[in-house]
Amino acid sequence: MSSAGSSRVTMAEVARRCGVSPMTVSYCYNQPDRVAPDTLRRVREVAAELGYRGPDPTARSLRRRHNGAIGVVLGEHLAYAFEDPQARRFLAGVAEVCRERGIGLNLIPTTGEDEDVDRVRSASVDGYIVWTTVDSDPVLPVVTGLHKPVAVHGGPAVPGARLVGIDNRAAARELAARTFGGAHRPTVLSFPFGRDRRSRLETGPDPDHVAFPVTRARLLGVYDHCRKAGLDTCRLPVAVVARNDRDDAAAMADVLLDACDTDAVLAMSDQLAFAVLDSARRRGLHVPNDVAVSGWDDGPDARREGLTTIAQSLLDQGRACALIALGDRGPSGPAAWTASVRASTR
Amino acid sequence: MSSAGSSRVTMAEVARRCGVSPMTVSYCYNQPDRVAPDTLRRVREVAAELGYRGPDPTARSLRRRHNGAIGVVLGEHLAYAFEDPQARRFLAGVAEVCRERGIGLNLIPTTGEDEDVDRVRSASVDGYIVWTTVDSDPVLPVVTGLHKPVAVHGGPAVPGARLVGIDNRAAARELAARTFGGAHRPTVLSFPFGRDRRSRLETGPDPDHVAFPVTRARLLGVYDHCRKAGLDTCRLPVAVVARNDRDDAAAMADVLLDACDTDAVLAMSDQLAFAVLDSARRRGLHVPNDVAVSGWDDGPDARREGLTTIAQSLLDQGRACALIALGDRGPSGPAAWTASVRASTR
DNA sequence: CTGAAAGCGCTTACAG
DNA sequence: CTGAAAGCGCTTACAG
Repeated sequence: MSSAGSSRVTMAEVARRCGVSPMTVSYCYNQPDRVAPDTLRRVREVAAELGYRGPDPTARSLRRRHNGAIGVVLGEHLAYAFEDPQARRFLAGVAEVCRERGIGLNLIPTTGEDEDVDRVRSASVDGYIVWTTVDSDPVLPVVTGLHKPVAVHGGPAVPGARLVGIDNRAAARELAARTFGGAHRPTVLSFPFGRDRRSRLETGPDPDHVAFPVTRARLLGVYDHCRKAGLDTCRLPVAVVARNDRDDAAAMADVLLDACDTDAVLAMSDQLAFAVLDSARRRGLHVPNDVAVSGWDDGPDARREGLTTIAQSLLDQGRACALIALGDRGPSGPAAWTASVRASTR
Repeated sequence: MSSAGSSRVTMAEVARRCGVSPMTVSYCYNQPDRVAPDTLRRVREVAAELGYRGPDPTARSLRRRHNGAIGVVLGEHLAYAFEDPQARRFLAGVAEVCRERGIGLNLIPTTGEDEDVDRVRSASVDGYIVWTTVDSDPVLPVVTGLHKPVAVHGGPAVPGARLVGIDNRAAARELAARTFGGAHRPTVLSFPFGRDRRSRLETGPDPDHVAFPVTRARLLGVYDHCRKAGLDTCRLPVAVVARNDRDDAAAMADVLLDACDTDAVLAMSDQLAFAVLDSARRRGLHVPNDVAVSGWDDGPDARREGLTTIAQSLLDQGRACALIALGDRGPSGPAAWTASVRASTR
């Protein structure tokens, strides 16, 4: 029965009304066993009467010196994080651990501007997870300088943070071998190179110009294969999309199929691969005979569409990051991956 | 240049080393204009030297009496929230507002157990958003008793919280009219009725037994139409899925098409409608001639598949909830919806 | 432009 | 089983 008025009742107030000391009230909430049953009952009664809802979480955090929450730093467009299947799966893994341990999950959007640093610093969290970002992200040195555990997913690898992710270069090497075998005009449909996110067509781009380490590693893996297979990487068409979205990528998929007349596309995600499949379908092209297509991540739709793709568990990687941010050691070594080979490649 | 050792430097420490008072240091961070340029410079130097990273966010929150964060209470399986297209879109809207206002977004998973209440109470947030839940959710009275602004999405409507959402009953009424017109054996593919999430087939279930108000309202809307059209609601087959997932719903879609021999399915989401389309395709059934199908939410895939569906902006509803949780008035009246009529219905 | 004082609401060894 | 004391790290009127 909470009395209406009292908009902010403190523990001290409850104590006074009960005729006990504040710490006895505190014990009622934190170690009820230590309190005499009668006292406990009285305190609870008075608390209910006064509308006291229990200890203030912020005061408690300050006193205890921990917040019971971890922060997830997400790049540029938080809305995309919810749309992107990989990011979702990853966050689901983080969320699982949070639920198991009863701790909070604080999403920290960043925009690439100066306020990012303040936003990140002013989050009341015990540890951080940084979602894959560019090498020079100013948030990185800030977050690693906070004396709190930090996990970075994907990359970059920085001192003071644990890196979680697969060996993208090795996986790309294998996927290129599966995708480009028997092809004459192989191409790549790539994630953005940097934060500018300009959609465009490049030819044999210099990996050093790629600011996202995950994207760079995948490109390097493709180049590794090309060199081994005697393909000239300088002539390799690489279409860059503005974001990882099936519909948005349609235009660049069309460019690869039309202007480049490609017969094998390695796409850096399942979504991008689907854009190519859509485009091929519109043109009446047969997959894989006219054009081989491969993707990345092996989401549920990949199986449905018979897509060759790199399988990895973003869920597990999310879990690993959460454990690290919580101060655990987490798993050692890179995450696992396999190639799921299906009918979309020769 | 941060010195390595010092694992926790306080403002008081910086002040001492600078030979100024703590509040001068505080002003350097909060109102730098009020501080003499020389003092400001010195304080910054010493702070950098000592590895002081600025005011502790928790202490600042306690002192300022606000946290700069809102909490989003999500039901049962947080992982599902990231997989569910509606929830994602909604969260994206919430996130947009958070980014614009520079405030944190705290995800609070609940499990339906007793600890939920503590978890919700102990989040350091200034306001709450509750994602659609059951009438009797124990979190509801707790969250509305905290003297902080609360927005509930979908339902239930409770005193002390603002409700955001569309008129589900009216929308369902119209959708039923579009879907069931010309059909002889109409059926419904429904969200779970309660937290038990048992998948099953019911016949003319009593809406009062549906614990989720959103689901109940949609069922009531369907019944409204049936009565007007002279259909016997007591015989209406309603297949209930365990969760809103295309693949998971396959079994119940099959049941409707096989055991019920239905020629019109109103599904409560696009995902469930796709499960019916998948099932119809496997059987070589023509849509809409053999079976009319409709969904709900009008996501990007709905247009691609030519699905008749209820269009609403979960993004805008997410934004509205965020504004309310931040203490704004938010929009008044129910949210907007329209019927997107396409080729999947007659 | 800077400081002394009070206090945000709570918890934790430590006595008794 | 309960209390006096100290303090978590900071900010805010208020003087000067």
